[in-house]
Amino acid sequence: MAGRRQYPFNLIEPKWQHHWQAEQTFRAFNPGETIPPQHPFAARHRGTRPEALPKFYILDMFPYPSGAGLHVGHPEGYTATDILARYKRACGLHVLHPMGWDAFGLPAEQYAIKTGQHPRKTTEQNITTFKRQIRSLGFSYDWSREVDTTAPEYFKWTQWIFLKLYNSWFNPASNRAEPIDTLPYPAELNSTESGPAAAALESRRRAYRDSRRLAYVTEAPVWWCEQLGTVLANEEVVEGKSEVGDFPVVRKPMRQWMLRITAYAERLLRDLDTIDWSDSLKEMQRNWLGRSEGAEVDFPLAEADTLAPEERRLRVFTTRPDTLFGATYMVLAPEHRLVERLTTPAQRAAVEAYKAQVAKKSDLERTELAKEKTGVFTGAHAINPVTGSRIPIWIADYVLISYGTGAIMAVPGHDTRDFEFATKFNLPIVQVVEPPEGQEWRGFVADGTAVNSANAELSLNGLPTPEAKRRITEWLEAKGLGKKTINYKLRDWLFSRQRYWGEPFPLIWKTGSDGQPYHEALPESALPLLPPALDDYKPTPEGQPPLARAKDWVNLPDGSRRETNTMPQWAGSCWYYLRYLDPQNRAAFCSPEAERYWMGTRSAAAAGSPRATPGVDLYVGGTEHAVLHLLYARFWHKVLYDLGHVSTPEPFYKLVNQGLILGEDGQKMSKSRGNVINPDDILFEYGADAFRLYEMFMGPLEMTKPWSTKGVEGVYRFLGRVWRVFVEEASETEFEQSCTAAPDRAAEFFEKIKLSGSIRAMQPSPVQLKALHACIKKVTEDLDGLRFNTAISALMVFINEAMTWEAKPVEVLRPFLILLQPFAPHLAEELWARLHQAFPPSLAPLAYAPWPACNPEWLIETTVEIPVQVNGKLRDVIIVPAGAPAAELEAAAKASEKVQPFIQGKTIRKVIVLPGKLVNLVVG
RNA sequence: GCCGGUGUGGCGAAAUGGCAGACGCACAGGACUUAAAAUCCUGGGGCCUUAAACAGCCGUGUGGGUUCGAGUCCCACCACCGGCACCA
Repeated sequence: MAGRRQYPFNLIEPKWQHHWQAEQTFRAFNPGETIPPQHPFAARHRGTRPEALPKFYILDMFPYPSGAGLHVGHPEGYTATDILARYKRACGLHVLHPMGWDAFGLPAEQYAIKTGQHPRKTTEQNITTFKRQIRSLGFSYDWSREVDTTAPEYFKWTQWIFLKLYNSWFNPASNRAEPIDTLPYPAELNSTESGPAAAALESRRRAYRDSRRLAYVTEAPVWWCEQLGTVLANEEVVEGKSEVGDFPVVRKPMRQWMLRITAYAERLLRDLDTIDWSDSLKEMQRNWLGRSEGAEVDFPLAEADTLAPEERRLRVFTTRPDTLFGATYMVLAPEHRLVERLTTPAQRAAVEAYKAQVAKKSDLERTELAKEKTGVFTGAHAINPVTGSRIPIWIADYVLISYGTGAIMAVPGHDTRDFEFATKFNLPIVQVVEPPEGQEWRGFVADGTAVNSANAELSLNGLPTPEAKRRITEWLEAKGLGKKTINYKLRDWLFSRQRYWGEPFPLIWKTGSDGQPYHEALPESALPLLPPALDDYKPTPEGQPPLARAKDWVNLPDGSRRETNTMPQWAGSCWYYLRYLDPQNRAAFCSPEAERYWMGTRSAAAAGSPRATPGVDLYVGGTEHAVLHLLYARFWHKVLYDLGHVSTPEPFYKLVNQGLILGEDGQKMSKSRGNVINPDDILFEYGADAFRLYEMFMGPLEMTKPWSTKGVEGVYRFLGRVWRVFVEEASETEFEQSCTAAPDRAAEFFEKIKLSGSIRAMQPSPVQLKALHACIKKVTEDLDGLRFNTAISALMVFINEAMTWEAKPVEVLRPFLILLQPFAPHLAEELWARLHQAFPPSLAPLAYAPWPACNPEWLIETTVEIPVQVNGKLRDVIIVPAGAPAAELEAAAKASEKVQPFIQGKTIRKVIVLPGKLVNLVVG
């Protein structure tokens, strides 16, 4: 343990946290607001309208307030953003730096099921703990903008945005969302009818509309966990078991709400090129979107007498249309709708047995365990459209119903999976691609040259793969047999959960004149739609969602019924960054003025600031949200953009992932390993400034790195040295007493601690100015590049030197405190205040003190050390006047005693001289 | 299997193609102290010489290459971490 305290952080930190809170130091001001003249912001920007200032929006991924409290991983990102927020304020930018709670979620609900305690209660307790912990770290959040996704004033707008999705369709012609009223009906739905026919038409029109909405209903399989009595999201199912409790889960079809994110696949992919995210993160999103270019090809069915003429074909998607001549069989997913009708009587039993077997398999068994291919022949055949051959149609579970058309043409010669399958079932394998010299053609899947690919009308032979693809696609299109197609792996977003602790859908169900149920949106005036009070949070015995228990809530007087599903946890986090802009607004999710100022580009242009960018200027968070949250939020933002509610097509223009913090043993922190570090313990022992500083000093922000409590002591000692540079050695006794005395007396001794007598209002020496300006330069550059660890080392270098000065000029120490402030704000404020007391006149409050500029004049050296190399090996370091010309350097290098033995008797073939840098003598 | 990232002292790490190891931890020696803690000062990659030092040689995962000069750029490989995984 640390033994005696290095400095009285236990008195300093609460003092300044209270001060910032009372003064609202870090409030940001919306357009049209008046900045109170006594607010510290006014000291820097007196008389300026907030909207005239260049903005900087810096955002953290808000936490889920779990019962376990804050984890050391949270403050890593939060400290990084806080440092930048404080730095940007010092640079004169108007900073928006908010925090909130993503508080809907399963743990609170599970706890409610077990104890009967309302999730609201658990959530409030957890938020209180999280807020206390986050506040104790001294972050400069504007707490007046705090949001909580479970507050009705918040989720009112989550429901409102859902209604926007519900009331929109995606117009492929304009490639954007438009209000559902603009959806044209097809000709057959446009006729005017009367009487009973009108009612029938109306319900067909409704069905048509409903099938085009961005939010739509469909029957989809979900994970059902009998033991937990609830449905789980994919992320909550690990290897066929529930993540909570490790109970088995089964697939069960249920009526589900979906969001049409697939309509945005192309824009989600394309716009990645416009944003500044790490390559790995963008790549993860690209993989998730999974774009592939290829062709859809129709294969005529050989025996199809029972089918309508337009159905006598089988459509497949392929990325390798150039291999069409090599398609020797076809495979349907077992769930494909044509399986039933294609199967011959002789094969029916086998097909039914196979389908039953597949239905029992979990997804896991269908993928990982399925090393061995399985499948059965349907008895049916298709015709290869280019060769005219009759080829068999099989079903096999290696073909997925959810991708492409759920059917493939199999080219066993040049596809690994088809090759395995054909080998096992003795299907013909033919070569249609020639690999580059000497390689085996069987199973060759890369690009090569087309062979054996010709019929009476078309020959691909001799064409390289890309060219062959183009040629055959054109031919298929001309013949009406196929067309160029782009496919995405991305699936529509399953948006409903059978839960209690989530946003209820603002929808009701009615029964149509045809007896069919249909859904209708609630009016905006009905928002927020609150969930009902319940005393049991389990689903109903019939497997209905918990909300169905509240009969009075579900059944409305007019006979209609409420939707009983709730939204997933992701809903609230899809737009929270917009609510921060105007969190108290009761009339809108955010005023257009606030949105334009904080997210748009106009204010930046008006202020002429080259630094201001559109959208969130910097978003910091963990990689665990690489695809889900970050994809969903981009999708919602684009819909809001299309509908005119936000000004930019992307929400987060720059994003940085903080790296994982491992335990001291280099393993992932986990309760079971017993290597979890509790931030509260570190704060108690070393204080918030040391904790913040250590998390930034560990290594580069984005890197995974192990925790070291010894390392905390190191930066803690540094802060102690800073303290001792500023305070009188003779204050030792007071300090000692302030540590040991009862709390009420401690402050008394604390106040008696005197500023060091070595601090003077004096002219700084060139050496002192050089130390300061080198520090300014390094810290500034490193903050701009998010290199916090090396910035801190520069601060250490400065203090190590300043400690040795007998007399310390105030003019040098004050700028140092401005540099220190973002990293260790409490200590910096305390020393700034003490300095201010001893050396008036008054200056701006530290939080808004202008960032010091580096004056390069003070960094100029009179002499420089120049390394001298012979054949690239270091032989000497010579000291020469700065700015010495090349000839002088060369002569000095050759004259060096240490260099002499290496060049004597040898010819100097070449001399490389970089003035001010280096001399390299090349000898032969 | 595919994609992305990372390999540097005992440890965390630092180095616009130009003095490898800044800064910090741990360690060792010294000062202060009755003593300890705290603090301050000094030392330090390896090998080989040496009383000690100087000098010398080797050294950034491995093997090649480009260059006057490579931790840094190029090619091939190895290990670890993360993501995706029958996506036709």
